[in-house]
Amino acid sequence: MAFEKVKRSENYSEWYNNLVKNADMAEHSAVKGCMVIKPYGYAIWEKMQAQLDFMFKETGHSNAYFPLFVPKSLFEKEEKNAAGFAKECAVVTHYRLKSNPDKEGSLMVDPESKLEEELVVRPTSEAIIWNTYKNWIQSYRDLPILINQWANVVRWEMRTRLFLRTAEFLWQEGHTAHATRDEALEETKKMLDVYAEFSEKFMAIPVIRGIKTENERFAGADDTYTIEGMMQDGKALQMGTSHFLGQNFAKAFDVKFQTKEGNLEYVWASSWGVSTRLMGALIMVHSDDEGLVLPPKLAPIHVVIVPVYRSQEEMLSIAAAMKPLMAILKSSGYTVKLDDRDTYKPGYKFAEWELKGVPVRIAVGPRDLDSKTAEVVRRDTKEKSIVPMDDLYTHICTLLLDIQENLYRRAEQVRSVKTFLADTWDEFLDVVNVKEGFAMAHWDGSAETETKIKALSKASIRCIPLDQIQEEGVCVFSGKPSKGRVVFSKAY
RNA sequence: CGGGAUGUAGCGCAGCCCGGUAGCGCACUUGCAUGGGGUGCAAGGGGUCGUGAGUUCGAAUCUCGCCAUCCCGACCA
Repeated sequence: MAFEKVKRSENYSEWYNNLVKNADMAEHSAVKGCMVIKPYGYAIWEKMQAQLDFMFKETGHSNAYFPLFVPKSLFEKEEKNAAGFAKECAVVTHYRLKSNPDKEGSLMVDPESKLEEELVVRPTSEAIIWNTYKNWIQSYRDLPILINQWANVVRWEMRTRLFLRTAEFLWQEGHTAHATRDEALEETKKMLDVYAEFSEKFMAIPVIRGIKTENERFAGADDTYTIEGMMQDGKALQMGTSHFLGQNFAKAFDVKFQTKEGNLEYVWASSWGVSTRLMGALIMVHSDDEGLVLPPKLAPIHVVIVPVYRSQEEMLSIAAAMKPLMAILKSSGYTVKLDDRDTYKPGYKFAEWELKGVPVRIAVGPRDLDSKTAEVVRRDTKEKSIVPMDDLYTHICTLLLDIQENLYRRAEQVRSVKTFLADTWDEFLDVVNVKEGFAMAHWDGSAETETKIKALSKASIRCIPLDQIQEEGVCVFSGKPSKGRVVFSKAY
């Protein structure tokens, strides 16, 4: 293998594309706008899934599965939601092919097989789910319903990028039903916190929790909560959203329940999701010119051992010397790989495992066997150290914890260096276009101003932070009064 | 969906302007040496030049259509 190297500082998006391909995570497929997630990339996604799934279960949710297809009549019931997605829906109109009489060996859509009602390929599942919940809910005793589904969805995007935006992507969508407004709102916020905790503790990416403005909000929601992360190039990435749906879907699908007092009321709802887009965040926040850098908590392989040897006997004695370490690491829950491929040289292996982001690498050769040591290299700082064999286990355990923390600190540092207060329009443009980062600026609260700012600067309001400091100020664009700063940035 | 660019071996590219039946580097196969940061030497295998039509005695090369990818916009998780 030879890898084309692109420097992060020279062309960020080319660096990203290159990395995704070279680290063997994903590639473009024969289907326009759709990607193939390769085993190594999928292994990382599975790590994310496993942790998120655990956290959803811990907060009382169960998994279920709803159909890929949504009858158009159901889809259009919640008008705002349907209108929001209308432009990017794939639609199934026929159910059969037949051989083409005009061209041998080719197939054509059988015009006889036209569907009575078109089926929309789900861009999200609120419609089919709420149509189902209607049958499940009669009484307050049936509530709450706390369901999550792992699924694929399709949004027909014009311009795609591996993991960040593809026509089909994998995600999870939680859909909950509650008896009261407060409970639904509490659920919405709780799941936002789950996402934030996942991002910070597992992905090692600091996020800003906030509320979306009306312009940026999910079409069917009363409020959209978001976690926003900053990539190394200073752009924002929306990493997860949690929607307070009010009674919008309950009303659209006529989902009512009888209260203790015997009254009929519409139920309250939330929905929340994160997608394979998180893979993009993971790559863009931590990686460097050598390749991927993975936080230990999401790395499919924690430790790789590269033997350095001349003869097969040397190789076997190294493997034997490493056996106890591998066993004890494995029993502690770490994945260890001994790279015993005889067809590649050590230097090549070093480069390859760096490219794949394995957090810790151990190199062991004859000299180490003599001195009872090993060379340990951490991926995040590339720092090397010689460690006595007897100390390897504790050293590696400590190192993995330290790498996890260091990645978070480093990401936080990048974000803080690229976050600026902007009080005038000139300062604002400077932050957004020249310094390339987050602009904390006052905004008058109107959609018109937000739209104008976006048109002129290409920066949008990422969110109104939940921990927004109340302070008097004037809007950076209109000069009208404002009570707090919001986060502006260019975004993915 | 608009503007620009590209499509030649698994990957990266040259050849195209000036038509004459395809080449380089890496990867791959085999052998020998080598092995503590992307091994060296030697010998091999692999391509309907994105696709369809047109011009021509002859097309990777010229013309048109289509498809795909990338970059820049609009839209979006």
